[in-house]
Amino acid sequence: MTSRQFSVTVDLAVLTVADDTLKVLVVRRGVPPFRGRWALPGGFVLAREDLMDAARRELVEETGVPLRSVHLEQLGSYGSPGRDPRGRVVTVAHLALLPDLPEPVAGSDAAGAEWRPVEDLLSATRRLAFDHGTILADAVERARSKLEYAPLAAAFCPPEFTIAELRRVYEVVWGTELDPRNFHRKVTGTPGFVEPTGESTRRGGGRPARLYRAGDATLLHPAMLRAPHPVR
Amino acid sequence: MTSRQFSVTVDLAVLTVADDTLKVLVVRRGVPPFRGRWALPGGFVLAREDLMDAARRELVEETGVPLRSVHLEQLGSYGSPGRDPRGRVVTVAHLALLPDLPEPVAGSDAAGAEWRPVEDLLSATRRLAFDHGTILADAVERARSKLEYAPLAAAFCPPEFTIAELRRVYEVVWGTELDPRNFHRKVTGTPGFVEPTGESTRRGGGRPARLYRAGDATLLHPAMLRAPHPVR
DNA sequence: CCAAAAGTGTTCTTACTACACCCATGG
DNA sequence: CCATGGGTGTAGTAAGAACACTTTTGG
Repeated sequence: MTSRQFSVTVDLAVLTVADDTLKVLVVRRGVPPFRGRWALPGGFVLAREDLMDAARRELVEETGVPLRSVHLEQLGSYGSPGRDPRGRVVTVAHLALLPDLPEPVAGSDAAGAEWRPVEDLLSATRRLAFDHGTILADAVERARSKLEYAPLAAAFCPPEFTIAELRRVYEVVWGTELDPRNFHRKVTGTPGFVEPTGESTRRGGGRPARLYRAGDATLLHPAMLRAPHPVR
Repeated sequence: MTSRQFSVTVDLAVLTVADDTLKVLVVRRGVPPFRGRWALPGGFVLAREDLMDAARRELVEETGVPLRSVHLEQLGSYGSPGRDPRGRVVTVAHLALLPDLPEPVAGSDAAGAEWRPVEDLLSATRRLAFDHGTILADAVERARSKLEYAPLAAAFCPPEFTIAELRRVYEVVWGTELDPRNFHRKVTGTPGFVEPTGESTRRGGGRPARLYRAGDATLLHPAMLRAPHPVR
């Protein structure tokens, strides 16, 4: 039987919300194929390495971010025979969600790494290398739908955050506007979503906002609603 | 760079509902490792074959079922270094949902293929080969949660089915009892879930039931509720 | 004072639960 | 007639949508 004929890589769709925009970490390819094109960061899985460990290693190499502040999950595998002209490569794509980092990709291995708006990269004109456009689209769709039923939005926020900051995450990722008052009630009323720290902040203009930490829930019940039913 | 060091396989968690039980297709291993143990059907991805094509090929080889009556989706990849004692094998697991087939695995390649209750195989005592217990558990969890928001239950039914047959699928997969009257209203009232054929049948005892086909929706809105809120 | 953002209260409406009730068949 | 399951009606309740209103800061 045919064995050991594949290369296996992990690719990362690393998303963050910065400047009220959903952004993804991309690297400029310095060598063919797709030289000069943007690509998702990634690399080969090592001989004795688990897939998730490989993804974690790549993530630290590319961003220098502490793993405890990151959400990382497997997205899916892409192994179309023609996806890499150099040979048969199956990639296990992962989705990572990060807070907006003050340090711009500190300790980064890849000199050319940049945060770019997802919107720009998903338009048909500015194509990503390989099938990374498909992977990115799948990653964004996964993030969008998972915000509905998992307390994932906090992964885009610093350790302590306000309800308004959390709401901005939803608005940016979903591309919708949400009623601040109903959102506030919904989030604070869903058990395990957020825990108040007792502190306040006045990062914004008006009345100081209370600060919250992520709660211990893994599933939101009831779920957040992305498409409000039209009320006739 | 280390390249071409991996074998890549597809494994299939093929689920069906038969005798009011959730069952999975398993094959008895005839050779070491795990000789004599049950395993999920699967095989190597061919040199020029897409992952989904490989899964489809294996599915037809194992079940002989026409692809148009099957739901097939990628579940996830499993590549722990020690998962196969013979070497480094990454498997891309897939989830398949089938109606209860009258012909018991006709045209099957694997002589030892059998439908076994999922419940039996997930208990700690009767272990599956490799990490197939984990894969099966993930597959069942995926099927359970996806029944909530996708019109997937129809994949377990013949092309035309009654609402009661559809309800049995939910009850068996979720392990719960559902109110037949509310279920009926919910299903027929969710746009795109089912389309009436105009025909009736009297497969059961009492009043003849109308027959339905699967609708064209891909997402159920509102979703089916797995855990009815406790009404205080 | 006003502006701005945080947070609460209230009303309307959707949609789920529970269960009474009727319908259409076989025996 | 009765038994069995199919299907409808309806009351009560949980929770979202819309939006008026109050609170707490800065200027």
